[in-house]
Amino acid sequence: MPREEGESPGYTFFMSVRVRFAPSPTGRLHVGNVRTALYNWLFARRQGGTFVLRIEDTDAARSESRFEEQLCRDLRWLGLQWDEGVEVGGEFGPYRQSERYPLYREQARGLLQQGHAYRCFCSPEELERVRAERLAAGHPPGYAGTCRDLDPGEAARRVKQGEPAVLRFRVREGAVSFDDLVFGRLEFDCRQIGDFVLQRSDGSPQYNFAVVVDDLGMRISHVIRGEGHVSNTPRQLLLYEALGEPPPRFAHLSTILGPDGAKLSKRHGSTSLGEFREQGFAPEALVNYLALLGWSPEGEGREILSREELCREFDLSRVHRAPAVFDQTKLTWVNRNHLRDRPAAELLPLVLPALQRRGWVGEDPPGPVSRWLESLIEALRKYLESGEALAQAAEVVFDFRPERDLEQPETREVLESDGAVRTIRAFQKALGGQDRIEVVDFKQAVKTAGKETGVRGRDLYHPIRIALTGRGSGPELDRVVELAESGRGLPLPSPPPGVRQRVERVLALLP
RNA sequence: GGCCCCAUCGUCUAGGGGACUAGGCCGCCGGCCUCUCACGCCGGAAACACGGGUUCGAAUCCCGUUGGGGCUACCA
Repeated sequence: MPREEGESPGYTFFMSVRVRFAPSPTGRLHVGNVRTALYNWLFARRQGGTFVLRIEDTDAARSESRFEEQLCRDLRWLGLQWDEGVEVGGEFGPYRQSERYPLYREQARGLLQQGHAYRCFCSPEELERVRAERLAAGHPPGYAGTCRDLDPGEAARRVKQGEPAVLRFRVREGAVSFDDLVFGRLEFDCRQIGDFVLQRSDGSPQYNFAVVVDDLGMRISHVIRGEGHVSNTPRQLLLYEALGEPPPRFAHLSTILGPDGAKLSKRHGSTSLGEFREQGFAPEALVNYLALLGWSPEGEGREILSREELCREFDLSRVHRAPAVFDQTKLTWVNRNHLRDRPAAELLPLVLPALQRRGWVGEDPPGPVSRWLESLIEALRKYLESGEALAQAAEVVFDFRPERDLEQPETREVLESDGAVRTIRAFQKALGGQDRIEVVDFKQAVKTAGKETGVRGRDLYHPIRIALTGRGSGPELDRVVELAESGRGLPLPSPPPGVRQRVERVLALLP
């Protein structure tokens, strides 16, 4: 959806592009926030700008440092390294709001002195009562202005005496407008706004105030954030105005929805970045899919894009305004495309955790085991939608339990068909007595069994497949043989049985 | 309640008044391949929310309706 106002107005030629991602450390990184971070990062890379990571932890009750650490780890895992901010430093720090209180206090003092702000002594209960009244009368529920015209000297005296007070911003009359880089021109009537809080009674800064002081202090040129903030923008614009500073450009991003059209939340399944990492999704795939959720490159049929292509082409003017529905099925498809041509050795870290969770592989597998696992991945490649999906497909190798599988109706049906058991016996006999069964030996044995029983094609392979895996479907039998034989002597928690062992165990259960 | 935003196949989207018989990806359905499930390849069904304008001509511009979302805090 291209628009006239691009993101490169004249002044960017002499003013450098600086963007920021400013999460609150109150939980795991959510895909909606990840996309915001990604768009900021892509915009910075495309424009040759700086990507800043700032932590908004003014809500002391909900903020935890472990969430901050996790957040940084998640961002790095995704490959969204920040140029400036927490953990890496920079010349406009500190980058944690809890460490910037002196800065907020200084600006608050200035605003108070110039009359842009005033003390308010209203109690929360009083405020709540007035709000309910105004709402009932059909008025905007904003602050009624009770303390607006208190004498400043009198107010200062009450504060000195220890009376709790907040600092409120005196909203002017008229309207505020701005050109949003994705939504276009937006205008707000100041009567809708109401005098908002700058500083709480405990002295901590309120969100809108802290953001403006920080964005100014960090020389942010473009604020790219969630749509929920468009209604905060006029408040912030008013603050820039009072502070006598030019505001940055704004770009708001629509919300990400779940399949039912409601805002994406836990009940829709996986929503945190960590969950996708644990399921064995590649960071490149997440980046690719999330970039496409609300944005599209120029040209048709371009779905699989590398990080480099995205950096080269990302463009705020093509960002969609409507909310987008998160579709894990498509993410899976994108993931498969990114994994498809990757060497098995690179895939191992993605698959290994899922294998370990199932208890099939121990911690720190030794070299021979790793090499075998690589051949496993190679053999099961077609099932590689994610590390988790591949591990599930590996059941045919690790989870051989004929006692259980032979009870399945579909398996029984095959085994009860004419000549099935006879075919398996003939196959067992044809395997011969050598220690290790190679694929050629296996092929020969199938052939011999076929000749002996007169069975061919499906009727020949199907019983043998069941004898080897306990299941009616799975990867090519050659592959299964290869894996079972090469894996049987390996130092695994419970090494997979070899071909002969499998056939024996199945036959033992058969009449 | 008030204010703001949004609206193309089930989903993500292309679309800038005539190139639209509305294109592409995912998913779905069918076929091919094949010892099986899958992978892959080929084909198919599937949308401009509705009503009014403006115009020679509207998916595209305007107004309204409906539907969805956001905000309306001493949260961020």
